[in-house]
Amino acid sequence: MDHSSPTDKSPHKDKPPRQSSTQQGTPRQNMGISAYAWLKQDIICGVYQPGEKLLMSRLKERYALGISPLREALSQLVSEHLVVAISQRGYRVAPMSIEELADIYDARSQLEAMLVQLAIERGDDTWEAEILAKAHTLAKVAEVHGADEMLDIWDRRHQAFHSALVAGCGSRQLLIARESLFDQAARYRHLWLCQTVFSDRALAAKRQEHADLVDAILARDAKRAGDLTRDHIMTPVPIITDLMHARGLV
Amino acid sequence: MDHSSPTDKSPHKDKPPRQSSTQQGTPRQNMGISAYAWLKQDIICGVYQPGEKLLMSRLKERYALGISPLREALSQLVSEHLVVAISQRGYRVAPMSIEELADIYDARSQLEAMLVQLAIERGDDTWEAEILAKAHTLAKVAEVHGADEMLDIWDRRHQAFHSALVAGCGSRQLLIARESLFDQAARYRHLWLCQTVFSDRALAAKRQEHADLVDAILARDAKRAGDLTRDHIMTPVPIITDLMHARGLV
DNA sequence: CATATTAAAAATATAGATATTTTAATCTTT
DNA sequence: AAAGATTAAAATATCTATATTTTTAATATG
Repeated sequence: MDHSSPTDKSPHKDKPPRQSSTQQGTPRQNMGISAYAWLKQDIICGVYQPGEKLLMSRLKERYALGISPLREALSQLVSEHLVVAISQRGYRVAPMSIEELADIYDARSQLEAMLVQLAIERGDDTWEAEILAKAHTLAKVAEVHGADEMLDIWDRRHQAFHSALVAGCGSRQLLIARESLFDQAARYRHLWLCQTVFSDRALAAKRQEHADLVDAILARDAKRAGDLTRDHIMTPVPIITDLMHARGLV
Repeated sequence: MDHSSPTDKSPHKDKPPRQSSTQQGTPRQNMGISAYAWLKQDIICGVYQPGEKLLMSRLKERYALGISPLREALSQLVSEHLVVAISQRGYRVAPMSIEELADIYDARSQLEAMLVQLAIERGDDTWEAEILAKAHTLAKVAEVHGADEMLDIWDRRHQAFHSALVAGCGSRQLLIARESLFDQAARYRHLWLCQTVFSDRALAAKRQEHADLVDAILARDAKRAGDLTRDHIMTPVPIITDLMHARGLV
């Protein structure tokens, strides 16, 4: 990935990363929203450790901003549970734990399974077509790319594939809830991604799961699609658990 | 209710309303969080109209605060979709629409049904006992109270009852998602509450639905409990739709 | 030597000031 | 008189400064 290492806390100069679709109708170019995007990205990628104190002086220096837009950004991240605010003691990166990992992934698996089942019930032809399109694109990720690029491309297409599966559910609000859970999972997921994308075995297993899932969905087999979705989403949990122990994140 | 009328924009002097459990581990007494709670309450109760511009000068006066804590509060409300921010044009109350109403209630009904089914699968004896307790308390709301008090008590017990139903689901994250959807529904729900609580017919109908729901749940009939939950949550939608047309909120 | 106490330093929360942008009002020009 | 340009007023976004609170360090006390 193209991000600074944890020790490099020099200020950003590029544009902020594209914000998730959760923050829909807010295409403002102020510093507040940039700070939000930068901070979120940095927290997700582990530039800051879980529980780490977010010193205003440091943030000011790193992002070359005043206190006001930073506090606004942090307030939003508090709402998203990526940051916690303590009375007169400033902000900290939200802690991570095995318990939270299990909770978030359980919630994701249940919600996503429901969305898939709703989509089976409500989805139209365009929805089906998009699934096939994204499945194809994902299957065709060749390993001719560099390491970072490979990870990036696979992840993007993988997300696009899963988004296509649930797109037919017809509920804007449930998709937003899904995004929100995904954002909270991002830090845990980041650990898993690196482990998985470079393992041919793991990648092949995923490929098979995706194929089965597409089968069940196109056959409109709600029961089976739900079960497969839950299993598919829960598979990373033991892997991430091990990684967290190994890296002393718990 | 004990809130100011839409035209009364005098500053608050009391303590801010208790924040929802979504904002769990943040019991700080700063002005930022007070502003958040006050603003949220005022938006939900209709002190500000949907789409209304939130002038900084007005907010400063009304809440007797500086710009900084107000912007922090507004940033959080943007995350919760109760307020929208527009580039260099400040903040507005999020608009309301029939489409959003339908979307939010559909999402709530699906999510809540899933939570009830999960609770049936995972809930223990304490969960069952709490359901009976809250159902009893709700059924015993006597009409000996004043109008506002009656509405307040019934609403509180009604919420407690429904919370008890889903409490057994075992997923902290899904309960948070539920709270979030509930907060978004609050403005619409507020319209419905007044209409319902003072209609004996409506109240009796609700009572029956609740009794059926408890039956199905204690019988661990997941299918039926899910269906009843979806229906129960969707019933206010046509009523609110009519009210919105009547009051020109659309 | 551990535990209070106190003083100094650092950090936060918020108000106030300022530059920039938007909105409105006025004045041209066709 | 309508459309566009110009100017003035208002509002926003952000920085800087300050009061308050917390943290750290140093010193005294049992």
